[in-house]
Amino acid sequence: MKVKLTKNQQLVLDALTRAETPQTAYNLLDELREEGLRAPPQIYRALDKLLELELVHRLESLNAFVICAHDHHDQGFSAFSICEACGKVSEFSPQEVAGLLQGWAAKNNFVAKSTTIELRGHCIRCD
Amino acid sequence: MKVKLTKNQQLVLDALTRAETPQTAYNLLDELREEGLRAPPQIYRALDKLLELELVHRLESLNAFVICAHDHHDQGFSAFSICEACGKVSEFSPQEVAGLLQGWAAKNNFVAKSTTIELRGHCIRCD
DNA sequence: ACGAATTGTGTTATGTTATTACATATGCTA
DNA sequence: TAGCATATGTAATAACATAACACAATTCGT
Repeated sequence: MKVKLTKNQQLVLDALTRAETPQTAYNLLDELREEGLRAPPQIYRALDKLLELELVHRLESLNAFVICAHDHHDQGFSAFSICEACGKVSEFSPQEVAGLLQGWAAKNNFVAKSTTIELRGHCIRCD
Repeated sequence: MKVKLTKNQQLVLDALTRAETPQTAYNLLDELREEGLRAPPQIYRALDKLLELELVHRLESLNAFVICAHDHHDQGFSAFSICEACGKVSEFSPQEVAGLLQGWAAKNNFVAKSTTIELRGHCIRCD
């Protein structure tokens, strides 16, 4: 399951690893211009691959991307809290929530391929 | 709590009521051109108001809008399943999920102002 | 009924996010 | 080493969203 990343993929992954907060594709493009990246598709293509490998996550409510925080992979399920003041994101893996949503889906004849859970609000430091 | 909608707000609400599937702002603009709407701000302003009144919901993973399905208002919490084949959306209100997420937030010193839950997948008819 | 304040409208322009299309390059594998 | 799949670079464009400004309609207090 080990995969060797290409140069652009590694550049984008590193940029997201350095970032304290979610980055948009255009943030990343600006950040990586000096590394030779010039156009949006270079960023989006790298992001697509990293998303597929689940090394990064997309935050739908921000149109932005974050590095995957930990080894939730087995659980295939992440939720995020997003502080609207400082921008910091926490990733967590609420198994019971997954179960409940799965239960709803089963009852309602829906097959979920992916689930987005994002809490917007304030962390304690920003209250 | 009864509010009289303005002409543009009513036009947008009606268009979303007629729609079987989520509509983007530009879909709505096209739909409502013959009613005299010409520019994006007219749509977005109406949508902002309707969102504030919770008569419509925004689907973050689609950048699109749906009519609010029922009286979840008291519960202040909605989740959505989105069929990627037919586009149909179901809205539901998983109270226990709300409780679990609230519990996580409390433990982690996070104050959630709003929560997005969206399941992407296939409904039974599209399997 | 009046004027002030608030809310909504119409419009142009622009900002932001994402994709299409196509030509070239790189690396794997038979 | 030829062929194929994957990745790259680039320009152009599509799709989603907001800023700014002038004016109109509505609401509210007196």
